[in-house]
Amino acid sequence: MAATSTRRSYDQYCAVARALDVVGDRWTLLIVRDLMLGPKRYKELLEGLPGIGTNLLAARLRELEAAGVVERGVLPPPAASAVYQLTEIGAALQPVLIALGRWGGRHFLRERRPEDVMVPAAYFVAMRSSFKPEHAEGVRERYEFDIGDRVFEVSVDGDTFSTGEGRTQTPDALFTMDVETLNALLLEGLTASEALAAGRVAVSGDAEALERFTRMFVIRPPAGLTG
Amino acid sequence: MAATSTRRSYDQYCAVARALDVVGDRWTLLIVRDLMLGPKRYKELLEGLPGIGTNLLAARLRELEAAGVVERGVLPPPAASAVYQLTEIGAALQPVLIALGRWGGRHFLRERRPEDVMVPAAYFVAMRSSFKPEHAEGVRERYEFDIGDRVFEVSVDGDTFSTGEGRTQTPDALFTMDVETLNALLLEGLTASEALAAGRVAVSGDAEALERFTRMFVIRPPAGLTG
DNA sequence: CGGAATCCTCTTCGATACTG
DNA sequence: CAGTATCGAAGAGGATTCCG
Repeated sequence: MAATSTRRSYDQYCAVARALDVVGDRWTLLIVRDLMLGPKRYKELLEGLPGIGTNLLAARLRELEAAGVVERGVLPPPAASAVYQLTEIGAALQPVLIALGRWGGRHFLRERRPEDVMVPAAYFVAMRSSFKPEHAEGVRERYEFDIGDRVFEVSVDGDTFSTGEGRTQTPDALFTMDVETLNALLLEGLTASEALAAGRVAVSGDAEALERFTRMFVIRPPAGLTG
Repeated sequence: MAATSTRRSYDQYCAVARALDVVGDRWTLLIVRDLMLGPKRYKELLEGLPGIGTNLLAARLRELEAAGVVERGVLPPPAASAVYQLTEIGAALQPVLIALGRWGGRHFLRERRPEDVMVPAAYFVAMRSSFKPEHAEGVRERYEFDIGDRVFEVSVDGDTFSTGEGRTQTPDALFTMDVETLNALLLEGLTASEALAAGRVAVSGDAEALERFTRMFVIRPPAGLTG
């Protein structure tokens, strides 16, 4: 029973303080960020959060589970491994992550520091706040992204869409690229045609799809482009 | 030089992680919450954050200032005292606080625990997410709230409004009540007429104003009321 | 092998005391 | 009033070990 449950609280009857009691601890919102893309095993979470330390991850998951933000689940066969996933309450944190991301992205993501690691999952969460439905009219397709050793899925159906981690059954296009290229496409104004011409992206399936994807999901558009 | 500047970072090139590098430390977002209502002196901040400890408040203000979220200012004469206030970047955190507050309020503010303190300022921040412009058409007036020993102002002009701490020049109505009553009006369905009949609110000025105020700003409306 | 509990060191927190 | 100095307690981070 060394696993003490001395949850520290601000002890204020205030909605913001209560929220911070639950998700205000170090690492907690980054765990939630990674879980937004679907159920994850302990090991996957550990990999996506360099520096967290195994005891701390276990403690945070325990706290989030106790608060009803996260629950343990079992993947459908044949995987059948234990995973952590967001509850409905946990999924309701998406507006918090989007607001934080907008603010942090606008004011503090200017330069890339040498010690920064690039986490592929972060981009697929960021896409949830950069989707432009006006560029998705009539689009109905699924993309698979192979980024290093991780696989992500983006699905668009008119004005609705989803992003997640995991393999797609039958994608309309499969993109293979490194995280640097994904970053350049979404944040640094690299265009789809430039990326393809430079061989930075390999496409399997519809070759036009990458251009549609960037139009719908780019975060910082290329300079000099209007509309 | 004990005041080390070893800001801990997640070292991720991710907008959410960067935001948390700046405002993810303990107490930081609660300091920002209090500053949303206007410039504050060190002492005022300390009072609004029971339990923070003076060294920690000083450290947080130093970090926020270094990050460009907070700046030192001087109140206009005759007060002329040194204050802390949000910069434009700091004020841009309002959507984060609103998202956190909505989430915390909906899922974790059910019961009031005996150890909870009630912070008047929190309600005037919460009003920024509960304002209903459809109930403010044609309304153009200022209210002053005297809650215990603190004074707040709410100003409405059609579909725009503001809330802040400090005395109002010429309010159209002045309400004196305790924080319990404010809580009951906004969260527990106490109606303006009930509060007035029970003598829980003293009004100076337009007696109808309290009813208009609750219509525009109530957070959890009284049960059984539609529209 | 994935999923943690344990141990150890270092930093941070929180409270009080103290100073310009 | 506005902080700095100090110190015990708690939390973070890393390595290792244990358990199924």
